[in-house]
Amino acid sequence: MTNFRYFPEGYDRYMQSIRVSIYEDNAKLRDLLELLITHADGFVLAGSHPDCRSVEGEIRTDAPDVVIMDIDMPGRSGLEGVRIVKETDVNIRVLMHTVFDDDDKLFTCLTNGADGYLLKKDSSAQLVRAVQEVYEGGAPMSPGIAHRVLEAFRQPKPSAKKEYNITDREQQVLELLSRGFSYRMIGLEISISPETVKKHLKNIYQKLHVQCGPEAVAKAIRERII
Amino acid sequence: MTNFRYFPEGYDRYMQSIRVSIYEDNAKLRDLLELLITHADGFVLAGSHPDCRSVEGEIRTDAPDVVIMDIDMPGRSGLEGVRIVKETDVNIRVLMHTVFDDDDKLFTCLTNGADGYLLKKDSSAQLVRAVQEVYEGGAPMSPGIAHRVLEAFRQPKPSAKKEYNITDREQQVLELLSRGFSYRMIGLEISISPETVKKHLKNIYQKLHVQCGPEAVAKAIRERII
DNA sequence: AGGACGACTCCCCAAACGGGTTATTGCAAG
DNA sequence: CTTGCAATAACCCGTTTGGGGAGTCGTCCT
Repeated sequence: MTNFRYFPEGYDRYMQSIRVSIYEDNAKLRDLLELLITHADGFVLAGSHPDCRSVEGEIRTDAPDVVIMDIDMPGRSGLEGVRIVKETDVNIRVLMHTVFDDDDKLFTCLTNGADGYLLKKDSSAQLVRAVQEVYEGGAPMSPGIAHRVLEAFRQPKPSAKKEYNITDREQQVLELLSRGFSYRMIGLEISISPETVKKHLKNIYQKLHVQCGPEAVAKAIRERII
Repeated sequence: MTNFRYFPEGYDRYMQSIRVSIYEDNAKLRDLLELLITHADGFVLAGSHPDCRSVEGEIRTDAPDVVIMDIDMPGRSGLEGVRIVKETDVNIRVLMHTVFDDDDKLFTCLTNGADGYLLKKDSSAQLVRAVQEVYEGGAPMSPGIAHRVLEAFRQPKPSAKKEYNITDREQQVLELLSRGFSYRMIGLEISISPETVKKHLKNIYQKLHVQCGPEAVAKAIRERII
């Protein structure tokens, strides 16, 4: 974190300011954001646009370090916007700024490459701090958002296994199947008859409501059973 | 965020203070943390321990709202510690506080249920703020940590697909296989002969270096090809 | 004592699978 | 313009898979 206070007054004229572009369809809010950026120390407004329709070109001419991106915009949403910005130049940091806090939009943004996710209800001061932080390689998120991101990592493993009543032995067989073992090889591996392997798999298919090996493996992995 | 300044002096005597337990093997740092918590407004020290050996019982008697957890401790690491705390009571927030910033330890913590991850190089003020934030349902993380968490969501999809030279058609066939379609059904679905389906799968198995359907599906899902 | 259930084994049998081989079409890169 | 490759299709042939059913043994719970 650069501590501006340790520099003499006016020092920032000699250092690189952070170039910020804004994408926000609401004119009033966009004006407010522009004001915020132009008046904050160390920032300069690189561009300001009401939608993402021409984002590829705008990014090239604006040459921003950080983009503040709304989601709900006419023509092309910020979900696409962030993907396009990142395809144009991965070094540009994209900070989402939206009212949406549903998992669907959140994780779409993240997979598309967003570097931060702020809700509009957060304060202006927080937004300015977030722009600084995202520029410095951080990942600012509203508290509730960060919490949901971490929740995505939690293991729903034991519950899923219990949900389908998969036994330890069945899980073991399924795991070997997913590693390319045939019934016979699985039998040799865990010292049971291939017929028993088959029986276990029959039970697994019933419990998971699937038809065949590949489908069972897919479901087991997606539900984190194996 | 509760704004204490709006309450009359001494108001916090009437409100619930946040109970904090500390797990930290370094005696000097532990003392410092104790001091920090006892002197901060709105916090009360619920317990302070040099390791996680008896964490189950301690959690019950201390009854903390928030646990500050080091990772590198003798006997039982904080990685296990966080898991055990969460198994004892999911409502207790666990804030990791460590020097480690490697992906391995980080993501182990997160899957084990950690609610925040601060590096020891962060300031005391940040730590106090983080305890408050984690108590309020946030997920405080050091900037670099948050960034790496978000990076984990980025799609390595196209690269993995390119890595193995899987074509669009092959991906489509593989996806249907993972949904329980037989060769014949896949053929009907995408209007090609089951023999062609077989041919595609033969190529897929070669490209992915696998033997059979289940293994191919497992690899494809894990490598995010499908 | 009886019942439920997990783990285990075996049989029959039809369908599905997977390896090998060969061949045509069409498109794109060299 | 030819070489390469994806996509298509077909054949043979042995093996694997998966759906039936029928049965033993041991443990845990009622």
